[in-house]
Order: sequence, then C-alpha cells, then structure tokens
Amino acid sequence: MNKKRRETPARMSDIARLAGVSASTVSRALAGSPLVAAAKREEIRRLARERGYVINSTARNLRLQRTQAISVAIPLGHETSQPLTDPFFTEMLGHLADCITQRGYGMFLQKVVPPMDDWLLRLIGSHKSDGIVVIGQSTEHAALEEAAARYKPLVVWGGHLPRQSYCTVGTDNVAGARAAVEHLIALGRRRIVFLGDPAVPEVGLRYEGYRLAHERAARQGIQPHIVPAHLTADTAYEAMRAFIGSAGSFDAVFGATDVIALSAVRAITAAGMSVPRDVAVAGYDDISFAAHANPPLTTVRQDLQRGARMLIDLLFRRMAGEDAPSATMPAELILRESTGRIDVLSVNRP
Amino acid sequence: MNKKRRETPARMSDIARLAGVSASTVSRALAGSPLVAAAKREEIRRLARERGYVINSTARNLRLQRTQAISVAIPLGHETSQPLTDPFFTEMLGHLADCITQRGYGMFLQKVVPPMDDWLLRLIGSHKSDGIVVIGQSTEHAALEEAAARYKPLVVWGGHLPRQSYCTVGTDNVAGARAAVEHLIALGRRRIVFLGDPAVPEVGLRYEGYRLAHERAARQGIQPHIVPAHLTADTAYEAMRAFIGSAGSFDAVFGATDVIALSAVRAITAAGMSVPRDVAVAGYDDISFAAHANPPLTTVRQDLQRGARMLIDLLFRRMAGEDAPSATMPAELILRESTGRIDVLSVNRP
DNA sequence: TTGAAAGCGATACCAC
DNA sequence: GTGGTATCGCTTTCAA
Repeated sequence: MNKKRRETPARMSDIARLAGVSASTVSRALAGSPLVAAAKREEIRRLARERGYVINSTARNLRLQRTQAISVAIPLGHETSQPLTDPFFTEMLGHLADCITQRGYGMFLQKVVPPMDDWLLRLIGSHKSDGIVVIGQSTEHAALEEAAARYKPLVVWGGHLPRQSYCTVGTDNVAGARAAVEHLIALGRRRIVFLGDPAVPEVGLRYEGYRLAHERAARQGIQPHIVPAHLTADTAYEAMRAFIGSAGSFDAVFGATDVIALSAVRAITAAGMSVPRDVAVAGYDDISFAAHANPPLTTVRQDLQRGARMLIDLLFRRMAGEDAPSATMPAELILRESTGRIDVLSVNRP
Repeated sequence: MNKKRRETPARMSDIARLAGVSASTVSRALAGSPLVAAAKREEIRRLARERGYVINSTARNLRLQRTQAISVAIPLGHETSQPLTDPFFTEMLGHLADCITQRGYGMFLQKVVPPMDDWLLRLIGSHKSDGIVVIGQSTEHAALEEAAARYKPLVVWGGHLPRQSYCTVGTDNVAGARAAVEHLIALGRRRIVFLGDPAVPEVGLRYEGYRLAHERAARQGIQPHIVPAHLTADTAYEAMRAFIGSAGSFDAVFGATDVIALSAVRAITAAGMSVPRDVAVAGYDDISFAAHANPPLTTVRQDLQRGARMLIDLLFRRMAGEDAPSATMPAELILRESTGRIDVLSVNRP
C-alpha cells in the first residue's frame, strides 16, 4: 500500500499547490479579498474546507503582530492557599468569557501565584495577548502602576485609589461598606468587627467606609475594631474562631467579602452563638450563594455582569488607542436575614 | 531633545547588539545552554532582565511548533441561553486552571455556542494549543468521534459511551443515578419524575440509571416518567412549573444536575408544595451550593478536583504520545434533607 | 564557543 | 488579478 493517505493539509502552500495557484492567492481568497477573481476565490475556499485546512494562528499572529486574544490574570498574592475556587473569581470569569467570546477574541487565563516577580511585565512582554484584564489588585498595586506607564491596553477590576494611573472598574467600595456598617449601627449594634486585610486595596477602601460610619457614630461610643483575615474561607474562619476565643464582646461582623462573612457565620455558629440574634453579619459582593446561605446574607451587591462588560468595553477602547478612563459603579446594599429580620428592623428603631 | 528614550527592547537582536554578540548567543544564553560561556551567559541574562526584555512567545511558538497552552472548550449546544454562569462549569474551570498552571502551561478558554459547525476541527487546525480539554459532550458526540480519529491530545469530561473512541473522564453516571433513585424508592416514593434531557450523553446515562432502578422496582408498580428540561436554571424551572400545572401526581424528582434539581425545588415550593414532605428532590454533581441550599440537596457527588487532575494527567500523557485510556471515577450518594431527614429515614423503613 | 543562515507559516508589498 | 519575495522574531543546524 503505497497509495498516499489523504492527510489534512498543514500549510497554505499545500492548498496552493492543490489549487494550482500561489500561496498569496490562497491567503487572499481565504481572507475574502476582492482582489482575487470571484470564481477562483470560491473554488479555493471550497478546497480548503473540504480538506479541513485551517490557517495556522501562530504564524498569522506573528505576521500580523496581534493575537486576537485577551489575557485575564488573577493575582493571588494575598492568598495562603492555592486553588482557584473563590466564587467571586469564578463568577467574574464566566462573565468575562462571555464578553470576550462575543467579540470574537480568545481568552487566555493566567493564575498568578507567589513568587510574583515581574509577572505583569513578563505577560506584557511575551505578546501572548492584545490586552490584559487583571481581576483584583491583590498586593500588586505597584506592579500595575509600573506596567500602566508603558502599556495601555490594561484594565483592572478593583478599587480606585487616589492618584492611581491604571484603569480600574469597580463599585464604590467606600460608600458600599459605609452603607452596610451604618445599617448595622442603625440596628443598634454597638461593637462591629471588621474582618479582612486592609492591605488589599479594595478591602482598604471598604475599611475606610467602615471607619467613616464609625466616625459619624463616635458620639454614641462606638469604636472600630479590626480583625485581620485573608481572603480564603479557611483562613477567615480560623481568624474569626481565634478572635472569638480570645476576645471581648462584639455584636456584629462586617466581612470584607462574602466569602469572609460566610466563614464568620460558620465560626460564630460553631461557637454556639446565633446569627443574627447574638451577632449580625454583613458581607460584600453578593456572590450568588449569599442569597441562599443560612441565614441569607446581608451584603453589598456588585453587578459583575455589568462590571465585566465595562472592563471589556474599556479594554477594547484602549486597544484601539483611546485613553479610556476608570469607571466606578454604584454599590447596592441588599438586606437579608443575617443582620436581622427586615420587618423587625423598623420596630426596633428608635 | 533628541536623546533617545530608553525603550524596552522588542527583539532578541536588540539585546544581541547591546551585548555585542549575535542573536544566536542570546537565544542560547536565555535558554540556559551550557554551550555559551558562563560569564557571558550571566551578563546577557542580566542585561535582558535590566532592559525588561521578554522572549516573544508567538515567534518562539512558531519556531518550536508548540504553544505551551491547553485549550479548554465548553460546548453549549444544548443551552438556550448564553452566559457561562453554570456553577458546575465555573467550578471545573477553577480546578483545571490550577492543574494547567501548575504544569507551566497557559489555559485558553473557548466557549462554544451554536452554530457549532466544525468548531473542534477548527480549534485543532488553528494550532492555538498543544492539547484540548472539552468539558461536557453536550450535543457534540459525533464531532468528538471525528476529531479523535486524527488528533490524540484530546480529553473530554463526560459520560463514557459504548464504542466511543475518544478519551473521557467522568463519574459512573449510571451507578450514581441508580443509587439516588433507589434511595428515593427506598424512602417510599412511588412516582419519581426524571427532569432533564437524555440527548446529552451524561444525562442519558443518568436516565439509564434511573430506568434500571425503576426496572428493579417494577413489581411495586412504579413507573418511570420523564420531563424534558434543558440544563439552565431558568428553562428547568419553567419545565417543572409547566409540569406541575398540567400533570398528575408525583412525589419525587430526580434532577439530571444540581442546577436542574434546585430549580425544581424552587418551582415546587412556589407551587405551594413542600420539599421533602410533599416531594423529595435529588440531584447530581454536588456543586458547592448544594450543601447550603434550602433544604440541603441530596445529590450524587462528583469530585471535580480529582476529575480535573485526571483530565490533565491523561492529556499530558497523550501529548507525550501515549494512548492513555478513559477513566471512570466512582460516584458517591450524598444524603441531605431534600429527600427527607436521615434520622427519620431509618424509622420509616419497613 | 560563536555566528551565519535556514526555516517555522502566514501576509503584503511590488512588479508584472 | 496574480505571483515572487521579504518579513514577523525566534531556534537550531552547520561551519568556522
């Protein structure tokens, strides 16, 4: 059997030979160029389709100096554990995948774990993608600043910091957190623990909102109290557990994220206290699980679908050369039972 | 000011010029080749680092004929709606990202929506990645068969069908579903609705398990009954609602996935019935939300972390030329309150 | 040990 | 309209 097996052609020149034309013509035909005669164009396309030929995107990308792909990077500098299972990230990822796919681009997912030296500059320099979305500033504010100075097509989901030069999309963390904490105070809570790590920019802004709410309520003798906690469920649970064991009294917890707040609920319940009766708990994000938790979690809602759309919209404008600015979306306080029944609330108010 | 601004060098030849050597030498130095003198090697590397030079991966990939990337494709042929928010997918994605990153590969995410002509052959032909993971067979069994005949580095999360030639990883859908349904029968349920679309291979296998359980119980006068439902929460809710409105009696629902089962719970509750008192509900997947739903959902657990590890392990073996076989993992029935309280269960049993 | 040159597979300019 | 050729930026053989 030396009859050659019909392989799928690997190169454009193979198709060219089969069609009796040059590679240039095949390239033009496949690109739909009006330069090549209509009849010949259709024949070449048919041939390519029949033989299962597909343009090699690596070669094409090299030649065209673009990749039709967006990198989505998730820095996990703050995390002690590795796995990418945080529902906030996975939900955001889903929405981003939708937006990016819709524009005909590919999505290149990049988990960034310590040691994180130069990851962003390397990602940029590698030319793997035409633009970069970073989800969460994590510990990487400095790296983002440095990169943004020279690389435009970069957008970040996260907090908008003063004098920051990179482009962010996010909710109004200060206002959102403040509304949540003011709600707790209005409910009569007097010792509200902030659970989270303010070194992460978004969390820092939420802490600022927490602080502002306390400042306004200072005359009522309410003092802020922070319990440091990382962003993973396990570490947050542990931090809360340790705090319960060692500390004085408290009657409310504001978790920097829903994952943290829900971990706090677990720790509080495990210690024999009741949420919301003994301790009211509120979070931030409104991950889809928050509404179905037990008890349902009061939280500050971020519209991730809208956020993803904005990120990608700004990114494409930046890729087109425009100097698209940061955007802040309103945050919405969602009242649920973890801070007390809503109908009871009005009764309790002075 | 005609003093040239020090730009980050774009090409290897720039570094070569700066170092006073040829590009070949730079390439070798950066690759850590022992061929280049140690001192010179270090100097070149230092220079590259200082100037922020990064190897252009597109060019490198073209030359080396590999991409250091894995494509993860999610076919959504069965879905009526678009967004990639299904928790099963996003959880799986997170685990895959972990495994792929760990091996030093990039992850290329590909959502596949109708019309889906030739998507897999095109993905393969484009040479975007060195291997492909497909999550869920959806409607694409034929496409997978066709592709697998010529392309080895392909693995699929899904059901293992008879005489199938592509490599799958998944749980034992028949046994898992059967265990769940037998549990419902043992609880005394006599009219158990199967909610799902058996045209999707995994769902078909689960239906087979459902059918087998019924076959064994046929003498008790228990008849199977299927209600077609797509995989999204909204369509499943609607299907269940319509069925409740139009149909005769039923006292249990087996949902083909947790998303479907939880939608059924919503529809049943909205119709004024109680879960599990009036209707017992079980699902499949054990998505992380299942344990926290109200009531907590009895379901068949798939260990996605282990599944992702297996997928990637098999994929890399196939990329290395090995003909790695399919793998089936055991499924585990998790009893929770949506089928009745477990302590009550033993009491109720004959 | 180093450099010159070929080649990965496509696109686009420039002739014809 | 079509084909030849240079080029994108890198790696690797071959020769020195």
